[in-house]
Amino acid sequence: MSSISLFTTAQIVTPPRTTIKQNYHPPPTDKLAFLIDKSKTIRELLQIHAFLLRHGMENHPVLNFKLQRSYSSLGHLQHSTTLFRQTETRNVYFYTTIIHSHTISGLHSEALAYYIQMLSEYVEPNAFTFSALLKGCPFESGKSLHCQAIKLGFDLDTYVRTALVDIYARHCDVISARKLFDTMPERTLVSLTAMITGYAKNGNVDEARALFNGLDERDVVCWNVMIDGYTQYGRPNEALDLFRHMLLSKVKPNEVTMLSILSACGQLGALESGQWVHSYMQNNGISISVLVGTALIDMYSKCGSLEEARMVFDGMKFKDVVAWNSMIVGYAMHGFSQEALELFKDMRRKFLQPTDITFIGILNACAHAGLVSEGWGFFRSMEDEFGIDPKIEHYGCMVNLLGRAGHLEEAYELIKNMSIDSDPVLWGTLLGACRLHGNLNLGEEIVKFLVEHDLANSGTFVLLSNIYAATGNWDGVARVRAKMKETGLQKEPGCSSIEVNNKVHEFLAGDLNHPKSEKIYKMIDEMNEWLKAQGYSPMTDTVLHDIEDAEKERSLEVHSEKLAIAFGLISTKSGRTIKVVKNLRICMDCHNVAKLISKITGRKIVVRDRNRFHHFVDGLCSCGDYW
DNA sequence: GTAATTAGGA
Repeated sequence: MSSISLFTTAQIVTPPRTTIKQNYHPPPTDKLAFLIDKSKTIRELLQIHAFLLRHGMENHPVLNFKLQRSYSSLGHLQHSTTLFRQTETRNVYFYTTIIHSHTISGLHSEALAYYIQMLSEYVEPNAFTFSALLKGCPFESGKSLHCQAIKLGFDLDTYVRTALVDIYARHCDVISARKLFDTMPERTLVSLTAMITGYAKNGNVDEARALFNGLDERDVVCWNVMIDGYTQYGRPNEALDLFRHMLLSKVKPNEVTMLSILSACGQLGALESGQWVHSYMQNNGISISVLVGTALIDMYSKCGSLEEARMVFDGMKFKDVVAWNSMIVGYAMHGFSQEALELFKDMRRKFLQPTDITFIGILNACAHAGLVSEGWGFFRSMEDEFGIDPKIEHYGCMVNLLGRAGHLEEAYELIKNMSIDSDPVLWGTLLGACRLHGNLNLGEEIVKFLVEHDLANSGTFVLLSNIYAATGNWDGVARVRAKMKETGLQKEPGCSSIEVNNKVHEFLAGDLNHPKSEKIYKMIDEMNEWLKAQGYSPMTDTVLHDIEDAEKERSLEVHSEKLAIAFGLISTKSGRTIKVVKNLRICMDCHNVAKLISKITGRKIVVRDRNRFHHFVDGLCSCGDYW
């Protein structure tokens, strides 16, 4: 490399300082500046630095400045600050750079301290200084800096404005962000992207899309922001759709795009799309970094392919705790409890410190295998051994574990004695366990408690109604129905999806909107014939039905997962596995139906519900009917 | 003869 040879030549021809001859001329500063900018290692920088010292050039403003900048961009903030302290005349460039170096390391109070020092030394800040200060800074100091920027007249600068838009939007003040954005003297792609990000991060994905659609040029960042907006707000199908548009545009996706898209595929259980993305990366030079690897493991486990998840996991050179967590959670999700616990042991042997997510994984593993005492052991070790405070989710795992195993009172005591606030999900878990074990008394006691403390939601009533139904108390069912109608509470609609030929098809209960609806319902009829022949009678689902006419009743009776399975049967080759994703927990009836259908058709059926995976093979489910 | 703003894995 020419730059390196120039550098070494310079070093070789340089005699010791004492013997410098009068006709010796050091390399011109532009060449030295070039070398500093080209340096890729701290070693090279230190050598140049030494060279400057030997030649008495250490106070050269530009070279010194570049050195300081390169130190911090190579991750050696310490060297940067040392050099900064030794610099005699610190102008606005030096200050801006040292501030920027701290900002990008997340050291905002240090950055502010430098700003104050700068003012006390009467060095005047400029717009550059402000954009460096503002980037990602906390809301309170952001607002103060906004005031300062106005006073000093920098708030109209495009960079400063963009950073301000970003700060207000990121801290949920989209209105102010939009005002700042609308009054900008000049909009740029970056400021538009900041505004789109603001909408997307606050859940206003449609407003984000409207701005996005108005762009006449789009770079990879704004595509990524928009795609990730859909992914993060539960609209993964739209994320995939937009990704397809991106592929048609001239903009090449990068690693960030992959992270969003893999997450979307995982949410959808879209294995074919996920595999396609994986091979796309291999063919387009996007390497499997620890981030991408983790996203792949997550995607493959959520799409039901633990084998591929494990292959990615084993193929990763460097694995951090997040990567281990995703594999552990993956095993737990599929009910491979022993494998999850085994992996936890491996992780400990490598002296990796578990995190709260690790415990979500292993506590779920215990729950799926009914390992009550082991679960308690892990739960207690969180605080005692690892210093991790259990969060509501960990209590959720424990209540699920205890509840499923029939330790209802123990679970109830655990919730009542928690040091943190409970939430409806946690109580819902316990109510679900009460239904499972037909414990009406405790169920009623809990609901009473929840209503008194204004903690009840629609789920609470649905569960109570289910408990009544399970115990044959039809009056109770009717009362709850009336109560829900009166309070206007709605049940969250069940939705199932299935991927066929790279396209994800979604079904609601009783859905008639699918183009192949007619064939699907014919298939349902056929399925019912098969089931009858096997001596199966449907479990009367008594929850929340409108029984106005026979047709309507029938359509409501068809749960979304049955529609998805029927669609899978008619649109995939015989013998192929049918993979369905459901947003709620699978009900007992559908679980029974899936078992029988797997036996009758000889097909493997995989259902991912809100809680875990169910692999139905030849009339049996991997959950052992315990979920 | 120097500098700044937008995206990211469980």
